Amino acid sequence: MTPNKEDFLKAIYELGGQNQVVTNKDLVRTLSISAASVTEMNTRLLKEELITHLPYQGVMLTEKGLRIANQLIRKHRIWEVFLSEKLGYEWNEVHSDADLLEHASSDLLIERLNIFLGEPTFDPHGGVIPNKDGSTPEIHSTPLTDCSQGAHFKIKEVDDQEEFLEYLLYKKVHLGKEYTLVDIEPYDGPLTLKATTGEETIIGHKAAFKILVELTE
Amino acid sequence: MTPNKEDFLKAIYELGGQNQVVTNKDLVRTLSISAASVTEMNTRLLKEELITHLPYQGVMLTEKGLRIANQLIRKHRIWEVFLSEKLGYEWNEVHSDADLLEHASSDLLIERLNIFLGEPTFDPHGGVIPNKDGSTPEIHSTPLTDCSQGAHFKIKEVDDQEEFLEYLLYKKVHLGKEYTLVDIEPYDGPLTLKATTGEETIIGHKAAFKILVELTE
DNA sequence: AAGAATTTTTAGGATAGACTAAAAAATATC
DNA sequence: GATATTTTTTAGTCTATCCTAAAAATTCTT
Repeated sequence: MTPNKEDFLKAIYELGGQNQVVTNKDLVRTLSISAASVTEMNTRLLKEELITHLPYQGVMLTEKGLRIANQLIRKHRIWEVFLSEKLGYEWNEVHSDADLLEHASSDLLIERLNIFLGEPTFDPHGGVIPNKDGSTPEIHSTPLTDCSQGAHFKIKEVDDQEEFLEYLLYKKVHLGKEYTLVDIEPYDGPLTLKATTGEETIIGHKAAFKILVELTE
Repeated sequence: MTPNKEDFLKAIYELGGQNQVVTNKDLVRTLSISAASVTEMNTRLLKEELITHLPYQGVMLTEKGLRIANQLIRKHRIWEVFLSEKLGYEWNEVHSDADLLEHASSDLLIERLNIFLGEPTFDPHGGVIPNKDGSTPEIHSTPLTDCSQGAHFKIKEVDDQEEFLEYLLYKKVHLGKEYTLVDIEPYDGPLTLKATTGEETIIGHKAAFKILVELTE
């Protein structure tokens, strides 16, 4: 298992390859490599039975492939916790260093680091940390766009892309913060949130979709 | 700069390439690669002006090459401190994980980690941590084999090969411990040490050469 | 100092990973 | 349903890194 193959499996997972077929095109965009390279890598991973392939439709993870993807995500997120909690990284800074470290971490190291960090359940943007065996704990949060007007909710998880996290930092949206959904416009229109502290925030539909919440009382 | 090139420079440094010419043969043995691969890598590093090359004699580090080697050693040793102090690794366990991590560490990460660790000066086996700019602080310890009978000394640094560290663990030799050199036999014979606690330890000449000490009072 | 042994270099390949360009297949449009 | 567009695959290259085998250079032995 090379870093490249690991990243490829992770990308398939992040594009939903656990439940649905992921197209070459999506992988081209996500990994910024040529379509030919995607086909080539598919061939390799297919031979190792890490993915299944429906020609001209796309790929899905096998159980084996899913396990490896989840173990990599486990490493990534444990490092994110370390960078954030121990080294003082902002949540929008952790991603790139964690991406490097995840490929250079023995299982022993990760288990010791995990204990050092107090066996955290979530990473700095609320992503759940997969178990050691590659399984994932069940999570019960919903996209903010699924809430209806008047709902009370708490921020549980946000998409971990650097620019998006920067945007949230600017909007003062952070994990655990509670809001009321004052207004939600139809046709994928903007949402108006009111924090318990009183201040109101307006965000677009696309951004709201990247925010997972849990309804409160 | 790829991990391979970094490792190659580090190997040259560790074989003394700062002060003397290092032969291909030594590099073959140290890196466990073929002689042909050594020649090839020499050519690449030569082109980048990281080493100088005397045909059929060997290579030495240029100032640029030395800087890179030292920065890599800095990363390695800072990680060793982390593994040892924060994750509870024994001093013979730190090496291989640090070897992986050193190539996956951004400069920012190392500087933050360094501060988190309280800016340590030495790694777990007493090796001095090079400065950020690739220079090395002066150190004043001598091989145990250079001491004369009756000398009082303190253990300052030991070679960081896994089996050797295991051996020292078994012999109960650790950093900072103080001894008297009770006896040293000629013709590279064994040395007899007496700890301040009273127990006596006998070690061979080769092992003693890998132990650096500082004379006390 | 000549022959033997060792070390280094050269030559020729292999593999992983990436690319571009062109062909083939699938999908969308009129 | 024929044509146009898009996506995927194939074919041919490239680079970094490794290898083995053989040639060249150096060092050791007697």
